[in-house]
Amino acid sequence: MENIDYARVFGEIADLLEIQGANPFRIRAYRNGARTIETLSQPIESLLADEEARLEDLPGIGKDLAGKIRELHETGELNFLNELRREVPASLVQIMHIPGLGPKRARQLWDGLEITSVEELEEAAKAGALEELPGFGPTLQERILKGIVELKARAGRFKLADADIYVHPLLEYLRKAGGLADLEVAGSYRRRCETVGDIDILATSSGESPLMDHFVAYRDVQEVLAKGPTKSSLRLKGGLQVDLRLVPRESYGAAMAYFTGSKAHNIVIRGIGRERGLKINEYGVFEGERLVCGRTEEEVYAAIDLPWVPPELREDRGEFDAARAGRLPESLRLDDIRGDLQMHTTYSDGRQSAAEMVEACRERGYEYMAITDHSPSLAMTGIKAEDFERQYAEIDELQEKHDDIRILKSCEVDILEDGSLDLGDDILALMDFVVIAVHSKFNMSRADMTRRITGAMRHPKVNALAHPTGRLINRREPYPVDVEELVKVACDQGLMLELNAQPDRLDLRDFHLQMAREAGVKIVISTDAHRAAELDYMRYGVDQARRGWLERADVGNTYALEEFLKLLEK
DNA sequence: GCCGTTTTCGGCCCGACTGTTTTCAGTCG
Repeated sequence: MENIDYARVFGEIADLLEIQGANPFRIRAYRNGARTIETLSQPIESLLADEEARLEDLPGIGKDLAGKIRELHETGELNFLNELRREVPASLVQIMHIPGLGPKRARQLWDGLEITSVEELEEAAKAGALEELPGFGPTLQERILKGIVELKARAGRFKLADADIYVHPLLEYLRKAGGLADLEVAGSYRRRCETVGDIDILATSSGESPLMDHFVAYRDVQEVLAKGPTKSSLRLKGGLQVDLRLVPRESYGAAMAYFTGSKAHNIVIRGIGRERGLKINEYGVFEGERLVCGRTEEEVYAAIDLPWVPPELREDRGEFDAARAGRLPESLRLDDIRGDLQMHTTYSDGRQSAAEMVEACRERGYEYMAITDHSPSLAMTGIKAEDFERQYAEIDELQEKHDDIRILKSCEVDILEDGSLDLGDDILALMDFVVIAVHSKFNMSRADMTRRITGAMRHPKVNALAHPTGRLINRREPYPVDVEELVKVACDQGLMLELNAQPDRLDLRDFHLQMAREAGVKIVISTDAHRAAELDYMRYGVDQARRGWLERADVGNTYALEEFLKLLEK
């Protein structure tokens, strides 16, 4: 079982307990446990195998949860969960995913109308049967019907880059409202999470502002979900929900901290405040009734003797210890990046020529780049074996013309089913930089896939492993692979692991990056651009790297050309 | 259910908005 499987079990237990009306703190304990496991930088399985390691040392995992983890590990199931499922229909959990319905109303639907599934709920709502229940009016019934339609239509959360498409024009529009002092996005968007559930925008005004009226009059509004003087919510036509809050100027920092989250980070902040007799909320830091500070985030952190924490690190994944010790990572910046090491041209499935890609990289001020067309085994897509000579001659010509950028001869070499490479040593010998990746046969066992990839990694010519888990956000799960083992082999072989910056890949994930950093494995952030404009995906890679605690020295393509080339020596 | 340099018991973040009802419970973040 993967960490995520353990986390899902605890999440389901929490949901079912919630419907039962169990002690809220007991429910939270399961959610905390799920979160700890999900974001662990190593597999639970390896902890279980380690004599030294104690599950109980993990935050939020006590004797009970540790016991349940062991039971799951040993038997593949959990008695407690099976019992719960006998008591509460598991399909009720789906009902809670409909906006407006929580555990209490789910329970009401079950008790009052024997509704246990979304389908039954839809039927009952269409028949107007929900109004029989106390607290269920016609508005709520309508909302539920709409929610069901949306639940079916909307597959998961918005990718960060997709959200960006909506956020920039909206901000531009909101700035025209007049009377505004500040306007910024908070929430998971500001933390640069790979996906966002909604957009939280924060504003302050210097006096009367027509902001809320202006907001709900936006051209792309599909539905106004709520409108008040300090908080309004709407859904945009693309389906993205946007919350806007107006706070007093003196509370801006406190509100920014509060609405940036994460929730887990905020709970710790408030806890530290409470220890010092301070109440910290979205309006400021208070001593009794007296406002101590709150104008800036720095003030809020300073009130509890911490340095300002970059939003990308606010996940309660060690940032508090690091902050106290003065060891917060120095966040990577986009302009630290000196080269892009995965991109495609018309030789394979790219849309633009090598000359155009070189020009685009020069425009971005890069010192070096690698042209990495797919290898021949990708039928219809890969570069033809006989074309290597021609492409590399073309690169030589381009190199002649430009002395301000080094063009590395390369290839994204396919890892075949048996772990061998798609190209022979004669062609590999022509390359300055060799990237390998899996593109087919995803349905192998975890052990076989890990063996396949690590086998390829051991080839002496290989420099980097691209998109190591193969996942596509919201579309495809990662293929089963032991990332910890990949990190280990990368370390042994002096290989770099790629952080693929395509917005639907972002592969490796943030906690994998932390794992690699701790092992001393260098990461290379590459856009995998298939056209020049996609070179700008680099910013999403840098965002993800920041979430993974990477500093400049951890990232291969922040090194100057000569140092970078030295990293390739084995 | 977890946690602990005030505690092994008694805490555990808390305010805004909605729909419903008539003073507030439920949901959400």
